[in-house]
Amino acid sequence: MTPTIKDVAAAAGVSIGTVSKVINKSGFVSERIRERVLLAISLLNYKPNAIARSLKQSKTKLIGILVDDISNLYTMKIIKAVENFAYEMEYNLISCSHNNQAEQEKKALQWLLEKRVDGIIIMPIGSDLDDLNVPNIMPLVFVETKDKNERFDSVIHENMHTSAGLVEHLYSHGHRKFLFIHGSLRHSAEKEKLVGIRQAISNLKLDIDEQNFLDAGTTLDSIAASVRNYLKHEGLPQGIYATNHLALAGTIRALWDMDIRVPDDIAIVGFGDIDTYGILKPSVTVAKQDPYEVGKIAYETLFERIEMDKPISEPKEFVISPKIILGASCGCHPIVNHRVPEVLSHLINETFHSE
Amino acid sequence: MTPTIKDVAAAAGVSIGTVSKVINKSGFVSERIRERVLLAISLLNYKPNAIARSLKQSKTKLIGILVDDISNLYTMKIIKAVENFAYEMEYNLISCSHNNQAEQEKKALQWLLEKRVDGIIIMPIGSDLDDLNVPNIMPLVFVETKDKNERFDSVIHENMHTSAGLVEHLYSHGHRKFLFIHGSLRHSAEKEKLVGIRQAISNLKLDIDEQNFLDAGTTLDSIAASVRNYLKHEGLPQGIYATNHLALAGTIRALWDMDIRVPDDIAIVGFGDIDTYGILKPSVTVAKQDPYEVGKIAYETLFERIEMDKPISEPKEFVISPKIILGASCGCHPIVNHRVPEVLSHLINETFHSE
DNA sequence: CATTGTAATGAAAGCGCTTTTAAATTATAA
DNA sequence: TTATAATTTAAAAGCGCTTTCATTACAATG
Repeated sequence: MTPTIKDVAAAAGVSIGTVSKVINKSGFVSERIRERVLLAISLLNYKPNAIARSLKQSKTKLIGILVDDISNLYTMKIIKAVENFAYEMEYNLISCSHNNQAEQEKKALQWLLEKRVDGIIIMPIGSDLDDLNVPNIMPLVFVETKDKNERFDSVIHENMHTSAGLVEHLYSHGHRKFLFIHGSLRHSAEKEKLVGIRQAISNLKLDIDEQNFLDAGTTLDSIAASVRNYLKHEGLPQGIYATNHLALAGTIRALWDMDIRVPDDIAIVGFGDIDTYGILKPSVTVAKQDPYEVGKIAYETLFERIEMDKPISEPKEFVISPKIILGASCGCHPIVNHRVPEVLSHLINETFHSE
Repeated sequence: MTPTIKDVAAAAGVSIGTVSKVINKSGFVSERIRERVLLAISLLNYKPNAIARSLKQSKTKLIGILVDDISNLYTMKIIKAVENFAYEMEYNLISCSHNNQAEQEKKALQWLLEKRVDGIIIMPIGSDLDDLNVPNIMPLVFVETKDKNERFDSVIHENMHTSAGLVEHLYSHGHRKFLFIHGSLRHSAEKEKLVGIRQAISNLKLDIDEQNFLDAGTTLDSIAASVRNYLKHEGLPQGIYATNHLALAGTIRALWDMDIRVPDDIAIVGFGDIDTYGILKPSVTVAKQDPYEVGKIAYETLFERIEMDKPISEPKEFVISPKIILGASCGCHPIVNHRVPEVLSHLINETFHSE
């Protein structure tokens, strides 16, 4: 049905080896023959079968990207960045969401391996990948979470100090009673952020207990619902700190739903993407995570591994230090004369202006 | 390096044909042998090579989805829907953005064809696909735009009457001077919407000329910039009608930037996704486009074509009639006693409540 | 003229699998 | 025991390509 290299060879009156050489611009082919082959190709509307080529070459020009949920805005921007770079290198992306379900993650990973993708970028569900039997030779980079077993590269953010910084930011605006909304503690990132929070609590001698921590779920809706529910029963804290993009979005949504005004009624800070939260009014103070940068580094790291074509000897860990971008979500003026903790003053390097 | 079926066969002391039968649960294999083979598979951590299988079977279990931009919220939701259904059927998605560039679209499509995907879902840039030489046998469905050449299936919205309905909605709230923000007229959908607008203008005897139409671009930022620029120079109309999701988002962004209040200063309506615009305050009156539904129909149509495995004889065209969901973005009360045009009363079947 | 070198082409193997066909084994009946 | 059938396994072809290696054609050289 679809023409093969054989048909082209027959039409051009040459051997299939010669056609292959024309297509791949390899070896010696005289100009006269080359043109005849090219003509036959366009006449037959021949498209080389990448499957056959992949089988022969053991390269698929395919990158698998396995994430929590492509409809998560932050995640999607990472994918978009990877896609941009992959396009340049003529790679295509197989993208899968695991929707925070271990079973889906396992299945998707299995499919990617069977499809012999050249590399994998993974934002895992949190369980380690040991039982998934990913071979060491597979180029693979973790994103936003560390590899527990330290077998593979990862690109992550500095979480602990940044997290402490956000607490101190709230503190510096005079707030004392907080609610912390975080994600699943299976993720190394979330655990680190909590460590930072507890450190700050201890340093600042805050009166905060376990009741002020809320694991709100994995979807925007469930988070918003949890927050609404919490606020309804526990009343308003002075400040909310949402430890990740989704938690922050869910929190804002909940406040919106409940007509709670920021910063008049409550202060909020969080980790997130400035393009999303910077344009809000009032703009939200965030530890800025740039998904484009994450995608770029992830792609570059992966690409290098693919090119190297040998097992990972030394897994690399890229740590991006987020800057705290001041918004107006904590009230306009920090308490004057308040000691700004050292760590905080380092983090605040940049202020976001909405055009 | 990676174990092959041969290694498994050797380890289990059987032929590769037998191993294949075990993997595919086909033919007769005695229980004793089956267990031996299964053991060898897990011992070797063998993963069948989908490439080799694809070559043999001429099926890849891969669906290509070529869209304007995966980071477009509306588009992304379509992808998400397709992904959900594809997962059930054990298909993977190769997703590509063409970013509204003809060259990228062509290249991506070429890659998908070479990779022998089992089917393609495409939201084209608007140029017709004639010169892309997609073979008729390829299962392919257009989304949000018609196939000019009527070779392939498509799932689209009813645009003309719905569009007229939105104009009439603005009219019924007492507004007379409008700005129409639309996308590229290469898209059949956009053209149809403009036809509807002109019909309504003529029916309602509105005094509106070409200056009130704005082709604002293809990215959120460019649209927002165009709108800001227009409003700065031309002043405020009474109502803005943005003909698609992106135009609506850009418009809202621009109004936000300029501190123009809705509906106090201006009324807005548009085509869009209720999940996005329904939660805004004030909620925006939209002709509701449900990306999940679009994705579902697109996938089902495609899947049927893939299963049928024969050339398209009768291309189908699925037309979804959007309902106009009333928000508060045009002012609360339509002018009483105003004749509600027939078409409008049909469209308004549903009202959106935010929980 | 024979020899060597160079450029261009073709023949053939093989990538890892599925699937058809043939062969081997076992069970059943004569 | 032998013939026949039923069941199970092995052998081999081939999917469409790349790539190595051998071959051919031709010009240049001694």
